[in-house]
Amino acid sequence: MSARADRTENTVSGIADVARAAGVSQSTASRALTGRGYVAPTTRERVRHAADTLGYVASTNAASLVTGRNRAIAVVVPRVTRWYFASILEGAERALLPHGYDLTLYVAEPHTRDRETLYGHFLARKRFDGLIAVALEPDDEEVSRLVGFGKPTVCIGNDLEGLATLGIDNAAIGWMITQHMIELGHTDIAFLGATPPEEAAVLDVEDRVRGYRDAMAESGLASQVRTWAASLTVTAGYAAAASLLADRRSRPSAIVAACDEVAIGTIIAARRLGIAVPSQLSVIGVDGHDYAEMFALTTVEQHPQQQGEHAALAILGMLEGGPPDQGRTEASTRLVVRASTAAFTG
Amino acid sequence: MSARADRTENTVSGIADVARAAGVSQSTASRALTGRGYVAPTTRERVRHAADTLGYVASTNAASLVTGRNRAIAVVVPRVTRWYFASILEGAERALLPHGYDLTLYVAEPHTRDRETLYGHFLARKRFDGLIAVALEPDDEEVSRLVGFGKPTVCIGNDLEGLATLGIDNAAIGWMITQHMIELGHTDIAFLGATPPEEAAVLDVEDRVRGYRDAMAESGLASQVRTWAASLTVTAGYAAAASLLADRRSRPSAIVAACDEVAIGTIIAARRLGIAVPSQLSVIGVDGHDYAEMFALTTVEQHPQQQGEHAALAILGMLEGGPPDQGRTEASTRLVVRASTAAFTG
DNA sequence: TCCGAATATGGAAGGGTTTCCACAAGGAGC
DNA sequence: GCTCCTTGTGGAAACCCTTCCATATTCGGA
Repeated sequence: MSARADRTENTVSGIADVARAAGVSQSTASRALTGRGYVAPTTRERVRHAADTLGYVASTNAASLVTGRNRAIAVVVPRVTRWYFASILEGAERALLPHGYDLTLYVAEPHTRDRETLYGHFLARKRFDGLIAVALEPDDEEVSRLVGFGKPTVCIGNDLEGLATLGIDNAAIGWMITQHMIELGHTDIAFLGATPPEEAAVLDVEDRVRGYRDAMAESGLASQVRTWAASLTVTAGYAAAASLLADRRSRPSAIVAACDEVAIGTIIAARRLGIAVPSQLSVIGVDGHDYAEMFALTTVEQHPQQQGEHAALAILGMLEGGPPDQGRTEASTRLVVRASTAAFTG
Repeated sequence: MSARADRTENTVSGIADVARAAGVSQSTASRALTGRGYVAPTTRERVRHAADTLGYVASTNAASLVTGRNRAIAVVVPRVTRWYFASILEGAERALLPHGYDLTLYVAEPHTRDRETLYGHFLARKRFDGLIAVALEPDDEEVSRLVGFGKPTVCIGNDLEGLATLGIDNAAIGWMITQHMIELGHTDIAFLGATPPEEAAVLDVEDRVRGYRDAMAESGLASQVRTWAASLTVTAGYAAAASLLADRRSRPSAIVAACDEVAIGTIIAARRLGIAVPSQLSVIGVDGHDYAEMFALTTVEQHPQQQGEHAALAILGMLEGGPPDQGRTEASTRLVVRASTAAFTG
């Protein structure tokens, strides 16, 4: 594109060099390049040209030091290898890139030593202008620390007191997908994907379980409530489903999965066991996973990529001086009925 | 843990405050906290205590301005939602966290506008001390730009002139997995997952195709060579396999997949079409995907998480003053034979 | 014609660290 | 007893930018 810096110079040029080359003062050069304050159009052009010619790039450190802005957003996720988190990340990145903001990634499961390091060391450096915290567990100290940073923060997933949150109503969705099964005539409906005892509770899941219980109770099926534990992965769902479905007599006719990964694992397990989906077993999930269509999975889509994008834009908005945006934003969801659920047939 | 800053003070304390509180000069305080230079043990302790009490955290911007170090590693990936990339990311993060380095994430497909922005704007700011570039396509300009940053750089995936690279020998692996099929007696072996015409070539895949062709030719099967296009996802593999396998007469007896996602898509498609794996169709992949075991997939594991970790540690090593580490490092791989491949039976 | 506001520019003060340099004191080696 | 090296500390420069303040010019309106 434009002329590159002369690589033969071993000294990187600073704004003083640009100013000299353009025949203006340092302050004018700065104004011309940052776009703040009055600068004559011709001067601005001259400075820009000089900067281009010299290959000048402002030192973000120096700039940040005086402006207090870092042009970076921190994103905290428990993991990256789950589709949901990866999608949020992609969405956030997509929103940040055109605005010139870096995305600083922190990966740490809640309630771990890494998490502690994260707060005590990384976030304490405050090298970010805003923060997106995904799937935060409601730990009072954690929240007060986040608030203490005094930076625009958006949580995706759980609803936390005092922080702006973006997410779905998990209890309502747990209720909805259970109700879907009930309306299809199922009564023997198991919930698969409750938090295993050795893992820390995931609030999203707990809420979905609650919705499941409520729906069952409302239809007089409280006694049929059965929850099976599984981590939120395809492989864990597969293993759990395999054991749940192994005994023909105790086999449920419908499975409400904690998320699509678990639902997909369930479908794979069912196929392997020779159990036809949906004629012998109905399966429903939550998320709108990339693979859902391939498995003809009935699910509630929640577009995590859009959520990531939305959260990032919300933060950028606050940084531009918008209102603090406390409170909760409901992300859009949509029940997509495919061929993994069908009416109960004796 | 230690005493927190008194939140009632609205002024964030600087090193001058710490020095005053500890009764030493600023320079001594700095030396005590950074660990560089001579400081009496008792003095160091006093300064540390003062810093702790005041909740002092050094401004990274100011520090970076003078040291030229940013304590951040940039990672460039084409996407996050593929298991391979996500795993690398997790591995890199795991290595960086205990060393106090930030991981700045950039997501941009090669040969896109975003990629251009990435180089022209983000990386040009040089806010990173080292760079991990994943699945870089061998574009001369891109390479020279990377080199031009003058920062320790490690490429994961492709072998690029003049840059340290970490990866596997894709041609050899393409050859190996094809040979595995040949040794099982297969002759009608198709390669699934070649780059679709509308997409930019992925060098990794091209190399695997080459290995496939070579192995076929060496066994006198050159005339049987068949490559089918598919993006490197489960869904794309599924769709491509569905069309490849649809016609009973032209159906191959073995499929060499470009990666595990494609292989898994193939297995799912085969099941749906009622084609038994491996008795009627053998399938092999590359990667060692999390789901491989569940699908009993024969594959060549390549441990991307370890690669990410390794790349990060290599960069940290260079930053500590180690040798520049040009050249190529071969990542470990292992052929894992499971039940998706079997001897050809008429 | 005069005055205030808007435009345009330069000088210099920060911003918060690290590090260079100078200096002092104590111990080892002769 | 003298020198040299190691240890310990403080003062001040340097890092590179943005912005405040002051000054100069131009322009529109009364």
